[in-house]
Amino acid sequence: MTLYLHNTLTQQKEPFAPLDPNRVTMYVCGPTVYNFVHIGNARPVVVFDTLFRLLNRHFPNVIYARNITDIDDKINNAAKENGEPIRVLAERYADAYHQDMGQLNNLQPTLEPYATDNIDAMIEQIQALIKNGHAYEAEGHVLFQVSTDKQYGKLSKRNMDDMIAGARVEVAPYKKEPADFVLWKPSSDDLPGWDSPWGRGRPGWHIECSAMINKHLGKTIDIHGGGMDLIFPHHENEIAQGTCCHEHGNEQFVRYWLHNGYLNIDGKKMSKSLGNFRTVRDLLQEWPGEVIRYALLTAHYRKPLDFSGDLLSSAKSALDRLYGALRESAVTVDSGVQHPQLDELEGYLLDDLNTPQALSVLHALAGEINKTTGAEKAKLQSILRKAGSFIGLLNQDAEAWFKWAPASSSGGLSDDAIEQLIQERIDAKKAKNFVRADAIRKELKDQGIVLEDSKEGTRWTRE
RNA sequence: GGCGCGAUAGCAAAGCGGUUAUGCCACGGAUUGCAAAUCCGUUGAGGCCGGUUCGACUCCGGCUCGCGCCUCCA
Repeated sequence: MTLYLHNTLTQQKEPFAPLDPNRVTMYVCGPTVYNFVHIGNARPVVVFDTLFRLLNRHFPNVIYARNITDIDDKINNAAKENGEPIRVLAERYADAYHQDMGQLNNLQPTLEPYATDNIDAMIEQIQALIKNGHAYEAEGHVLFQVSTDKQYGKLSKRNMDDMIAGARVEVAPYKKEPADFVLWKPSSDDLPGWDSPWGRGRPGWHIECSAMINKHLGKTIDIHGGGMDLIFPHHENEIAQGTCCHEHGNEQFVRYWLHNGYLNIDGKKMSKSLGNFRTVRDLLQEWPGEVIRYALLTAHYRKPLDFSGDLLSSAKSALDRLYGALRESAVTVDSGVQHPQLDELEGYLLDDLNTPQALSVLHALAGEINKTTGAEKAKLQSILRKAGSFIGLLNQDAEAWFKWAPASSSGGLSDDAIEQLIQERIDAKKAKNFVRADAIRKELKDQGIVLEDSKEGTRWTRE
């Protein structure tokens, strides 16, 4: 089976084959750690985590790198406001990021380079760009001269003239040409800075990714991912830096460019600048992380996804159905099990990560599980567990899932109190005191606890 | 102005030139002391106008509406 991926460069689905069949390289733009990430930031993480899982199933050695941007003017500003060192602030939000992404069942990438650990690589790349005639120094800045790169614009499909005509930014006086962008900028004494051939300063935004890719993954990588809003200018500039820094300037920098669509609120892009965002951290107070992940996977990754409370609540209901089929099943994934529907599911994922269709296979399996019993049921349950693991879902105990309580409802009934009432109800039922039994059912229902009687006894779930 | 994306049932969201997507919700039935869960079933679709075709939600053209990038942004 062949993996097909939509490549932004060609705007087509292409069969994927790594440059080196024994080593797949993937780089995804990570967060700038100056704040809690919002749910829109989580989309690419979940999308590329799903791709990482898929690649791991098909290739022996997948190197997945996702950076942490821990030097940036937004960080500087936030640290100044808080009156704390940037490193402290950056570390705090990097930790929070790891926690939040872990809650969404994202695997840790193979490598997680920090910008501040790679300043030397950036300086080296900038020096190479100057040497090759693609960059120049001006007033303590180093700028990339866009006109020297004949392929500039090939990713975002725009040409220089249009860009200059539509430019809405004031052109800095030290720029030779309006489209030139900063590789290095000077730092005043109160700002973080590093010694460089051009004086004490700090890197521009785009250089870290191309420098770290070169250093940690190589001259040419297979896959580079990120949100669509990074296509221009960030990724376009990365291509310019990552190719022009080499002698011939014609090596391919990235072979497959992948971009996920936006997460919208009321039809409009969620973004920090618009202020219409919800942080993952806040959402995790109200919903299990798995619900958030499921919600993000309900739409194809290149399509816009409108985010809402309804989306989460139907994701929750859908997961209830899946976990309902997994009651009394082992949590472990048996990697040896095989089933035609696993192949079907894999086929959908191999087709440019069609997660909505992949989810439909999980539901088909759940339906079959609910119709069978005994060994056949147990087998299908292990198939469903494995299917879930393909996309990072269904990795917890079913009873734990149904008993999950939001952190925001700390005043609710404890598990013990619930069990006690259930016992009281069982006694009442034995005594044929159905009035009392129903009163207890109602009392619990009012607190969001639903009881289910079955041959095996009574179990409960939180709504 | 340049470049790009989208429009599917109450909601969300896929595939597909002719045959049930799927999930949530709603309704009916089975089951249940009552419920819940589950199963069975039902309703309901493809922005508008043309074209191609034996046949189009699916291909082509136009229109309308919505959105995005061109500035920090996933």
